[in-house]
Amino acid sequence: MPIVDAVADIYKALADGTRRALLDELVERDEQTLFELCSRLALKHDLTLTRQAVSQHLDILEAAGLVEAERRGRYKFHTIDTRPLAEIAERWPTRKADA
Amino acid sequence: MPIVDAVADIYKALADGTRRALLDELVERDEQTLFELCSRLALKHDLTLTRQAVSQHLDILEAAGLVEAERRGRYKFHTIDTRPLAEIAERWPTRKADA
DNA sequence: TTGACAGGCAAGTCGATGCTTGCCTATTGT
DNA sequence: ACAATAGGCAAGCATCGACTTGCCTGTCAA
Repeated sequence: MPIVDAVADIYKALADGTRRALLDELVERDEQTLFELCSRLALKHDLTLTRQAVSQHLDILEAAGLVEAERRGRYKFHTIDTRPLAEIAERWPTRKADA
Repeated sequence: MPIVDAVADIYKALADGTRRALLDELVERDEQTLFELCSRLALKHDLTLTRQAVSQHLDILEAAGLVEAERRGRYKFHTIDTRPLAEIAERWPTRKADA
């Protein structure tokens, strides 16, 4: 996958509110499973999605390089990687509209 | 418009490659008109869109607070405002996946 | 071994979104 | 005044994206 597409994936990944909520949860605690993240979305964010929907979101986050997943036995643990986000801040240097 | 929705608009605005290219152009030079931006997209980014399409993108960027527009006579000048982007970097503090 | 649990795959639905087309308004210069 | 220029509005289309439903695979414990 070309770099350009990978970068585009980061922005698309952040475009969805549910995925941003997932990143919020993963920043609070690493190594969470799909079921853990499902229940946390429901409890703390009032997002009642099916397990598959959350799984698809995690796939997108993983493709964008924002989440790493590791399977251990029956469980799959998800961890956030915030490094790709630095590119966003650096792309458009600070420039204020007025003054 | 609630703050939450405004923040969501920032991410949605960045999700489109054409809009990111527009921000790239505006970071290089402020106070550009719709026609200027159209030709620059075509020349430098190989994006041949109609004037209306670019105008719609600028509307979205403006709604997200990333672009300010000022009408002077026959022309409308567009200026980038990078301040909303700071929120993105601050939302998910640095946390590396390994080590 | 077998049932329960964690997760994966794939198709289908439906609303959101990017873009075009056609026409209209406003400002400027001759 | 009127033609040319810069921009705006709105409807229509076609693709994309989020979500669900139904079923399958793999792992662990009793």
